[in-house]
Amino acid sequence: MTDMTIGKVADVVGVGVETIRFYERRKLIEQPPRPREGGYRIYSDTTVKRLHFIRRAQELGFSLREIAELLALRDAESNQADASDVRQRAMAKLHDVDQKIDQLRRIRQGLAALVDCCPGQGPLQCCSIFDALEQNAGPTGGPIISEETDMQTIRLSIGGMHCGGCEEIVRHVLEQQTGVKGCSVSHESGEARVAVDESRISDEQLAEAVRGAGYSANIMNTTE
Amino acid sequence: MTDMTIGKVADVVGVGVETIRFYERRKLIEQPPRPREGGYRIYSDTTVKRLHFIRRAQELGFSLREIAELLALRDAESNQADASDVRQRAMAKLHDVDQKIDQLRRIRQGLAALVDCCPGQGPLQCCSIFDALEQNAGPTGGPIISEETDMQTIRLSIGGMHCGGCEEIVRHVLEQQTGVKGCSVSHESGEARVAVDESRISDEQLAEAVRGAGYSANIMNTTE
DNA sequence: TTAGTGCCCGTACCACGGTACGGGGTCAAG
DNA sequence: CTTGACCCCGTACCGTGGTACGGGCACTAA
Repeated sequence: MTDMTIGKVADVVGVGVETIRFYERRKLIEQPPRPREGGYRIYSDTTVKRLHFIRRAQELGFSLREIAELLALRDAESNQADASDVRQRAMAKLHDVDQKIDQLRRIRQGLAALVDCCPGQGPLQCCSIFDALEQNAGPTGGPIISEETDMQTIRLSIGGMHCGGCEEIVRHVLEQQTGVKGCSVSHESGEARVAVDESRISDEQLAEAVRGAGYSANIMNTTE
Repeated sequence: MTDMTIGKVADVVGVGVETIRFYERRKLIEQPPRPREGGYRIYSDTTVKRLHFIRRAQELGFSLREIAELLALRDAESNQADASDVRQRAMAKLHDVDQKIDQLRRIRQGLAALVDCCPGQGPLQCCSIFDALEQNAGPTGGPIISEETDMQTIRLSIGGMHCGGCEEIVRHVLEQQTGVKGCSVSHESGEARVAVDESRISDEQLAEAVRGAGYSANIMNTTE
């Protein structure tokens, strides 16, 4: 039974005393009864095991909430809960982890590309990293994080704009279209970025509207 | 210049209005002056670019704090800051990302091993996942997260313990050793886990102490 | 001119996983 | 029998990245 006080348990498991109390508040482990007439609480080996379980599961990427569920599953032993349930959760987590790895790999590619194309010396104005990051679709070849909203950003390549006035005209034309929530136009880059609800207007319709104002327009890509 | 109010900017960039205000409070972007006698604030294209920069950098795994630093670097243009500084940060981040990927891969292995060895049906008592997680060094072959403290957990395989009394004796012996902060002993599993400051005692010394009490002892592995 | 959006601003709140503090009580070694 | 380390308990706070709310103006299309 190896009776221990909270500090010993913390040392053995490798967490702080406060962390154990925190887990108690979160109902991940139960607080041992205090001996009557005061004194220190005695922690059993079962609790130590439970703590090891929590730490290992955390290392495997389970959140405290998920761990609580796993533990509850076990505590309700001899119920209908069986091993397939646990296995399912582990597999779901495996899938999560795979997705995270994929995402990080994409991030890695983006970063590597940035590092590669940066001269690594000279004034900041020559640093291509800043330039790359200012584009709304950057070197990774698309957005890494997708939004769950209906809003999309459509990029148009526009020819024939020579000044701020042209910008103004194009902007006005775009903003008059159904489903357009906003846009930014630059005659320097020859681009427009349009925030739009794609269920209400297509990118081709947008391009057509711009052409109707006397400019050329091509769809560059879609953020979705 | 494409003047926009905050809502348009939010739509174009793909964030919420509140988020933009939040970035203003965090000094990531500056709040445009409000026209005298009230009215709406007008956001410039520069701010929109800055927001795109923030989003992209976030997608690449930079925290808001780091992004603020990058932006400050750029704002202090024509100072001694140059492209190599930015490149360094990108490379450091690349390294971070590599480490995260490695860690996730180890997590993945652990999870996969867990899933493999679980029968996937039958009562919970047969589920090997729980058993595996209760060990303090699990199926991944070592701790995934290392602590920065001096404390280590040493596992000893102990032979000759037949009852709780034996546990008691072994525990007492171990706790008397220099540098030992706590331990848990089980005669069922024939194991002891000892929390110890390794700079003050070696695992072999611990094993020797147990042998001196009349039991056999072997070092199982070390958490460091 | 009036209804309906949208902006302004301050403040409070969310999840997450802890950490810190303060005023006590308890325990064991010297 | 004192001293120092440890425990108890409640409560407050940390950093991260936002979200929500509510009262009051501003703007615009019908």
